Amino acid sequence: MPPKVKTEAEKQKVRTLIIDAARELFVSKGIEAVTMREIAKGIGYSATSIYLYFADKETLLRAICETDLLRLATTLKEVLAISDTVERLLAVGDTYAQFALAYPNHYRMMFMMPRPAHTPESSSIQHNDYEQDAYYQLKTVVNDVYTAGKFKPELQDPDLIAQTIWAGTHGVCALHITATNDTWVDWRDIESRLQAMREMIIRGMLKEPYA
Amino acid sequence: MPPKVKTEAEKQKVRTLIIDAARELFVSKGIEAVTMREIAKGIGYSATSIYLYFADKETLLRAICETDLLRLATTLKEVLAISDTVERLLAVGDTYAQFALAYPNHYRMMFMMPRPAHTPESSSIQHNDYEQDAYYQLKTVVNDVYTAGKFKPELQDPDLIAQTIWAGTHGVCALHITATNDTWVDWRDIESRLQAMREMIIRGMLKEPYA
DNA sequence: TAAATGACTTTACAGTGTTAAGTTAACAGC
DNA sequence: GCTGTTAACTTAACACTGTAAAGTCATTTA
Repeated sequence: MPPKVKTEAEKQKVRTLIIDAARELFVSKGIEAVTMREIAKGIGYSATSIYLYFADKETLLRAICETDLLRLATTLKEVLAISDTVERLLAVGDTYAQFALAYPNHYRMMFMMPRPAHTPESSSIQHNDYEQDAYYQLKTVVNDVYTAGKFKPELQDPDLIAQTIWAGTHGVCALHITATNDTWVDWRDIESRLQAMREMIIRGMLKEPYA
Repeated sequence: MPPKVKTEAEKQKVRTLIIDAARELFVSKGIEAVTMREIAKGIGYSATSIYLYFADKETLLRAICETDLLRLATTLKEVLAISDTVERLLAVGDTYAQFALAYPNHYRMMFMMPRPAHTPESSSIQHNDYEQDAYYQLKTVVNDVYTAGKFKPELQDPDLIAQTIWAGTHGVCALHITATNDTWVDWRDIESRLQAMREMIIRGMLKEPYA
């Protein structure tokens, strides 16, 4: 019994209802538990109704990514209030890692699965927006440290520096998520590994007083 | 028409036939193209026959991983002949990265997808075997550098050092595989990023003459 | 009051991994 | 040399999946 004509706001409400149901599912039971039928069951709709709000499953998944990418950016924004540039940079890394470990399924979906090219027009997040774009935030902080002259003189490309710091932090988190329950390797605990990476970044990139 | 009674050797031959067909498929068309029916078509068997040789798809995929993990270890073994310890360590990283970029699908399956705990008994690769265990190879090289006293004095845990180097290299490769066709980030090219990571490792971990 | 439309459901399809039930050729024992 | 038995394989079938097409109404519009 469809009570008809939904306003744009009501539609948006259903959209987020679907997104939340999907997120809940795959946070608690992993990504393979996310089926259209299961999502629909969670909100009392039929599976095919979801297609009235999202083109396909991939689009829905990407919508979740975007929502949570925004959430990450919001969390990072608080950290950006720290006055000391170097501390600010390190705090960004810590917060990022904290996010990855707290929401491993999210993190996996956002940064460990190849998705068909997050192009600007397909996304609702503003590129190069300090409020919304997490990479731009990192890049800005790196730039602050750079203009403060705290990086080693050999390092002259802030983008490359940012990408290297990201890669290092991502590497620790990503390996943790995929391989840490593997008995093959005698893993040090995750805090130690994160700290070791942070120290390598400090010693490898910053000028002496910090090393 | 089954010409009957296969020797163990013949069975092994079919096993590798299946593995090779599966690998071929997902190297050329990506992992989602690997279906039991498609594999079977490639070798002229029916899909269900594969189950006579592998318990399920997951087991088959893992068998591919193992084969190629061994291949990686074999490649690394050549590098281990380099006499200078530090050069040897760096060469291990380079070779590892080269492998990741040459076979991104393999790499993804091996190191970027969470598999149910590669336990020793489920694996045919010898743990802590210099010939077969890639992590052990890295760890050994790190240990060589460590006992040669070339790491910074603050670094006292070879396992932690190895895991950090691995994480850094993995981070660059993994981000490259998942996010590099994303226009969001103004990516530096992959060689630059790998070199930047190598330099961060050198400056962040080794004693001064190298920094 | 009749037609059109928006929101939703039911049905259906092609594809997946996997199991159960055949099928058939080669062997073992008499 | 015939007759089970068995190993190797295939076909049929099941329970899923994502998704397209068609159907069902209550509400709006004319």
